[in-house]
Amino acid sequence: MKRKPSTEATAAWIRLMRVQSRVLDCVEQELKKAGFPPLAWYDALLELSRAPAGELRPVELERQMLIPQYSTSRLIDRLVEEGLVVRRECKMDKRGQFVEITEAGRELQKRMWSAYSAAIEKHVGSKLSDTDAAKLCMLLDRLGCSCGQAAPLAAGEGAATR
Amino acid sequence: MKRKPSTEATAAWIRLMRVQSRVLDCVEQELKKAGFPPLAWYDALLELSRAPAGELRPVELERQMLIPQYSTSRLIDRLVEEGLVVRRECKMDKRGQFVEITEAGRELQKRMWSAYSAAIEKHVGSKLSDTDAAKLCMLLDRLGCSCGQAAPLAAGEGAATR
DNA sequence: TCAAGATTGATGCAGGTGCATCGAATGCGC
DNA sequence: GCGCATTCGATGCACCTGCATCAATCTTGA
Repeated sequence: MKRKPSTEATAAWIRLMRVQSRVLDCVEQELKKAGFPPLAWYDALLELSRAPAGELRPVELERQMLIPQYSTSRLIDRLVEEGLVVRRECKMDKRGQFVEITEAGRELQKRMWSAYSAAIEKHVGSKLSDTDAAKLCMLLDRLGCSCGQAAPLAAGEGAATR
Repeated sequence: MKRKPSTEATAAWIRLMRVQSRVLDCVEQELKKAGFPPLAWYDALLELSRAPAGELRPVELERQMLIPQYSTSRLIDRLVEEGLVVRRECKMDKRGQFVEITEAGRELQKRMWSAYSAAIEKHVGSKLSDTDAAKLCMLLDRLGCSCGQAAPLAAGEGAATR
């Protein structure tokens, strides 16, 4: 008798949950031990540093990062507090604003990338051949295209996380 | 020139983070919409219902679920509050205690499983053939066996999450 | 047998997150 | 041009989490 979610599907679900939480924990711990802020900060700084003039509307950032609006708002608060970004008024739309990365922000993003990339290599790269990593990507991508479309995800350095 | 974390590894990392967070969100939302408590409650109830006498030491639960000690302690508080489990003293070790699932707890676990399994089917099963799901498992397992050994994970219904 | 150290579980505190809601500004339809 | 729905971003509140630490008990080794 065939079960509704097959044993294989259920097992895949379990692995997906457990493995990512474990790997994420490891990577975040390494960043923290190296004295860096949480990954979400990196993601935001990376998006900003890649944006045309180093600035984005909060609403753009929100879409890029797949986090809720209030979460974006408070993340920006913290980044401002640390001098990594500045809020600039938006003359086109007076409800809105621009968030612009500062030099300190760009610099932190670069410094974080060295720790971050080392952690990715340690916890992912070193465990999987490139072709297996590519296979994994394809399989995961097939799960991704539900509940909203997959984010753009330009190549190059990694933007990720919750 | 070869980069340290290869493009493939980085892409796999990004997918892993994004896809699981998206899929987890979807599944949790469906449980919530159906009026059920968070997944962590299910996991705890499942572990307890599978345990020999329907009871475990908090410290066992903690190891099964891969969550920190204080988190287990407070989760149990909430389950007790809802009458899903009871704390029983442990005569062998007076520091400790046993947590025993109640009938209400067993019943909730079963009711949650129908919603949960439907969600797994919808967000995982329906998107992947069984053989692809099995491949995904194998690839994920290769990432899992670092920073502490993989949890036992008996077959059957799913225990998972953060 | 007794002191030192390890283990079990709880908790105060600071901070993060989700939810609902708010005020301001915009745009759309008429 | 006017009003109403929508969008943008902030925030009060409740709750959850991580961290550090605590008290109680158990274990170990001299």
